[in-house]
Amino acid sequence: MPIPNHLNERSLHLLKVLVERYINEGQPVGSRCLSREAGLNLSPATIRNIMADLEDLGLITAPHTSAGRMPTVSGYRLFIDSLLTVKPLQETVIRQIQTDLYEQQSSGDLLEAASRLLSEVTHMAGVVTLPKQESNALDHIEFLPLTGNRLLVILISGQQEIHNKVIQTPRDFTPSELQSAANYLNSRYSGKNIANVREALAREIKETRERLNQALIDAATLTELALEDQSKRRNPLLVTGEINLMDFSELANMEQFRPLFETLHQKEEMVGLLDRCIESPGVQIFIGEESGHRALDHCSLVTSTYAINDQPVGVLGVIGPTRMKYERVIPLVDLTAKLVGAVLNHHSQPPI
Amino acid sequence: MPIPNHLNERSLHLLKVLVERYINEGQPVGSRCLSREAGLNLSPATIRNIMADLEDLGLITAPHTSAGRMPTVSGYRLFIDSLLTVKPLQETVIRQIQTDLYEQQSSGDLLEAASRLLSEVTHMAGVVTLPKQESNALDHIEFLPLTGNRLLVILISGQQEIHNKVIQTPRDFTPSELQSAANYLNSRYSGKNIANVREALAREIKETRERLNQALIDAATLTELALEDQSKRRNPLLVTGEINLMDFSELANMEQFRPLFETLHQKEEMVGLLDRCIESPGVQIFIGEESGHRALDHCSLVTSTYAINDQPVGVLGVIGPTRMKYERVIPLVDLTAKLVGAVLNHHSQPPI
DNA sequence: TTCTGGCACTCCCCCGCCCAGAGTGCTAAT
DNA sequence: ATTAGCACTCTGGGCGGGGGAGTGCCAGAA
Repeated sequence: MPIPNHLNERSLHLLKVLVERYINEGQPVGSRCLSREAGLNLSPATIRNIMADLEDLGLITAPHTSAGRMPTVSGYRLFIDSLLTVKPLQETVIRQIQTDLYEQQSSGDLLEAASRLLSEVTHMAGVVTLPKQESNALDHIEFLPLTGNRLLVILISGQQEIHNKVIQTPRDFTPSELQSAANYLNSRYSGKNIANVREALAREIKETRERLNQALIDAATLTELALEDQSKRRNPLLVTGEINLMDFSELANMEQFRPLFETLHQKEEMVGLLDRCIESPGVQIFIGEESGHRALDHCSLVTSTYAINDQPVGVLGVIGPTRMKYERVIPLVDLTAKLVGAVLNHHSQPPI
Repeated sequence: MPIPNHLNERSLHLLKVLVERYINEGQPVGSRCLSREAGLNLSPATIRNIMADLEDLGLITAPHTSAGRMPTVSGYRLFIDSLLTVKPLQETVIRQIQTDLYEQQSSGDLLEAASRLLSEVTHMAGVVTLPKQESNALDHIEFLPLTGNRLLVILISGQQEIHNKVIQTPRDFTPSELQSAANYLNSRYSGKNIANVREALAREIKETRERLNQALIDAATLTELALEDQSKRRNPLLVTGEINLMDFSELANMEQFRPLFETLHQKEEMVGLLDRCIESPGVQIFIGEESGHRALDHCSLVTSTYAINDQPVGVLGVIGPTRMKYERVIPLVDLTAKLVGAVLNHHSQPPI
């Protein structure tokens, strides 16, 4: 959003002070107060004129005649895009996050810790989408026969992540068949991501159909069964600290809070929203209605993507009231995303 | 709680009607109303006399002079223990629960489904403690070497449950050593529960120290590492539908709800509470302050234990406002616990 | 003795009222 | 362009009164 050119330096400064003040106090800001705080030596009357202009531009609004003004969504947008002075994080906070994240063993723990940290540091709600399964590198696969044509598949993927799945096989496989299928997969495809493996197997099986390589066929059959619904996850989203949102007066009533809580737990909806962020790197912000979900009307969402090998694989962020301290939240989300990425890349040295 | 003998049939009947009415309407019940509803052809004045007696006995109380009466905890207790007429569950509900539970694949899914069902059917919160790990039968164990003296341990336990754990071993084990250790364990201990296995191994290793059986020693070392903290679980408790509790007027304010929500998510506290139920079989009920947790003062907890091979291993139940429809909740919790047990036992045919 | 009608009383809740406080827009003067 | 002044508006808190619901008690009926 470009700065409207009929807005001079002074108006912008007043807008900035107003937004800051509103974020801190949560009360509509009046002309008197602004005249005192802005440090411009202007009388309340003058401020009133300027505020009327800002209101005409749709940047601020008054809840009723005799109240002060508060920012609209456009006002917040302008503030964030052009006026915000980001506060560097405290050294101690950085340390805390760093050590906490680095001591997590698995990528699951890591993302859980990230969500928890985000919510604890901000006293708002933390959200994290788990990495797309498809983009996970497959490091090792193992088959373990169970009774009745069932097979336990053990997948070890890049980030210390271990997945189990029980599959029903079309016929009985002998242990040695299973062994050679596993060997085949491990030797040829270790390190490739799951989508690639499936693709490559499909291609390969077509090409070599005549030369009937039994190990290959077995491997393909089993892998297809094992990986087929690995893409759709049980729980692709972590939400932490929802209850913190009850501390904010603008959300602290049942009519607001209940739908908000429910939306946060509508995994599909939230994942849909967050997935929109994965395309563009860096911190992204949805203010109030910008998210397009009624229940989030009075909330803002600050997100960033985290990446493995420079490939963004997930999104994490913070949900809180529109009236949040962006200058602190933005660098925090940014840092957390980068650290999560760093730890994931660090882990992704193959474990086997 | 025995029925005080100075309470005649009629007083008890009035208490029953009063509690039922209060549970349905949520409003203190007055003498007029009771005179109409009790079907006793008594005038309000008479009812008032009886109510005064019930109040003296501490069974009912009035929030203020000119309000009707509502049950105290003792009142609820007497009602539940002696007056309640349990409503049989609707056939369709039974079917629904049955099919839903039976189609779950793993015990994790099963318990999650149980918690979800409890909360959905009652519109309150469902709680389930997961079975004690120690009591799980160990069906199969497998070791998979990773890099750097690390080992992936795969435990398959009785209820289709598969656990992974990465352990750091004191020295490098060759694949054949791992294989023989696994074989040893599987052949000797399959089907025993985890506590037993650890115990037996410890004993055995003492007895045979001189005859230096390498496979045994390896197996013991590895098993000890693998099982040692298997007893303390990450997430021994499932809570579902907490948000439903916001629908009840007596809990629907922030000062009540927030601590309640937080207590429900204090895993240790809740597990402590629920574990008190595992000793005695069948449905147990904590009313209001009986639970001993301030945040649960206006809530009741209806629980039952579920068992594997007649051995109770976990607790499930419902948390809702004291003013809940016990006559429906009690049979529901009872049924769910029994079905969960049935499904678990059905599963516990060893999968390997 | 047990029950009932009547009566005075209490307490909550809702409604309307008023008033102080905060903030506004407009206008006239600097 | 800025400001002081003024009339105006709206909110929120405090106050008081009246209706409603329910109580306890008492005297009289069954």
